[in-house]
Amino acid sequence: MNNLKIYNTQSKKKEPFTPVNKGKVGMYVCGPTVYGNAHLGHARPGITFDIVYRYLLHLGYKVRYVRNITDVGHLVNDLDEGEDKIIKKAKIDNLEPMEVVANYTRSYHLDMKKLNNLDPSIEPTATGHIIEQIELIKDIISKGYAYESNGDVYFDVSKYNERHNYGKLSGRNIEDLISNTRILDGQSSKKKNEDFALWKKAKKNHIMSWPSPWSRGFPGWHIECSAMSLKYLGTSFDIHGGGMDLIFPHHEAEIAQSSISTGQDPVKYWMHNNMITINGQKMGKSLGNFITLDEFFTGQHEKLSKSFSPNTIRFFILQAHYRSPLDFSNMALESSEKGLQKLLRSINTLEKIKPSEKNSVNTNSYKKLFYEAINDDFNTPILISYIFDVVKLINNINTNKVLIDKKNKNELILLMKTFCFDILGLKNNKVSTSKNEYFSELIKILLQIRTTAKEDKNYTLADSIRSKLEKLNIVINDNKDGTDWDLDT
RNA sequence: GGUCGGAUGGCCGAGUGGCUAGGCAGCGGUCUGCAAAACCGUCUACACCAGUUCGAAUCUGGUUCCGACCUCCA
Repeated sequence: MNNLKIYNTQSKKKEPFTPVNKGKVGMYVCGPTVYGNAHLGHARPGITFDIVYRYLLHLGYKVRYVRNITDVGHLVNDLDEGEDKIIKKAKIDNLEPMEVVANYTRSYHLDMKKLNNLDPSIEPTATGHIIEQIELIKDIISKGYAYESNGDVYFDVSKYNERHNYGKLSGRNIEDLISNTRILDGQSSKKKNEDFALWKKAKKNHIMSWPSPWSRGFPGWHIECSAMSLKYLGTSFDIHGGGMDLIFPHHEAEIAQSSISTGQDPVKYWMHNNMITINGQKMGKSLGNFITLDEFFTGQHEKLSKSFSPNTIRFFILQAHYRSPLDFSNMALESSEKGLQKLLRSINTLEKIKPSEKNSVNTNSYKKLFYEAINDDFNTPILISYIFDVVKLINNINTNKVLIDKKNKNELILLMKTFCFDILGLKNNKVSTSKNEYFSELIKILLQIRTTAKEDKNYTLADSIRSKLEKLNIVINDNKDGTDWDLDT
């Protein structure tokens, strides 16, 4: 069953997955910088690595999933005189920096929860690991791969490259980096442009700063992930994930830092999700073309034709492979919404089907296809296409075109629920309400009244009940055996 | 400028040397008091130009266009 293959950014190939330690998986994913509300782009790694996490759990691995919260803030740009983006935001909002951090961390958690992402095992913050970061920087200095300069500390990239390969993840070579790195203005204390900061001295008015052997300041952006992954996952762990935009320089720098400190290549499988685009262009904070998740959920954005549920957003993202770009549009989202409803409805239909003595359904053949799809580098769009084959099958059973026996019916229910709910993490609309007997009984009474009205050919009353229920998102369908109802959201 | 990746039908998106991807939308039917749902049928593809091959949307070369990264970004 476990023939999982994962595409490794470093080798540019799909590789069979075998964990460093048998039966256990360590996974680190780069989380958000909490200085704004999460947008659609943030949903993608959240969901992508939630699928990885869910599937590894499904396969029976003991998984430690670490996702950091970057709450130190980092330089907005080089012209910004060392002011970091959390502080910048704090000034705008007239809040304490940690108030900004707390606020957006909470809102990020809420959005991830709504999208039905499982909580990571550990969610460490950069500010909570300043000591670990300082210790790691000290270690790198002691090994001769970093230097202090005017209170800043920089990683010596060219020295590292003498014995290691700086660029092995991103496919860059150091000569290009040296000639192409943008030349900073004269204020930088870097010796070489390709070097990157491990520690930055804070300006006087810089509120978020900590004492260190070199200056009162704050850690460089890349060091937190090295420090925290080392602490919680050890010197060599299985999966490191994040957005494609982090490959260079962030992850390249991380490999360099960790390799110097531990003497080991830190990560076995590097996984990167592609971007979500809007009109073909990357949705990003800095471009200002983003739509926040909350705006999707409420429909409060000029570019949105309506609101979209977290379940729809999740399904939309899963209908594209995580390594492909995904283009946002209202039409694409609406078609995902309709497809999802069809899918969820069919699972409810399947549960109600009366099995027959005869059977012409081969559940195992679908099971095989489902596993093949997910094992192939988490190919959720292919998996979903197979799921829709089963949806069609279910509807054919329902209209007596195909027969299913009790054994296959139960197996098919289990298969669909396992893949749709446990692995893909979709939510069944009906769960919360159909379990509510009181609510169901009320609906039944209304439908009985409507049936009587229909028998009396009082269609005005019958249609009025139907349309009023529809306004409450309760959709009813007449069929040969009576009337079904569904809660659509 | 450098590095890397794309270009698939009305839209979103898989895939791959020969076998229907799938979803949504459209059109024509069946069913229905009317709807809805469902079912059946149906239409529109692989940027362009060469080449390899029995056969290419899939491989090779070139052209055009687009994107990502090189600076904070998921």
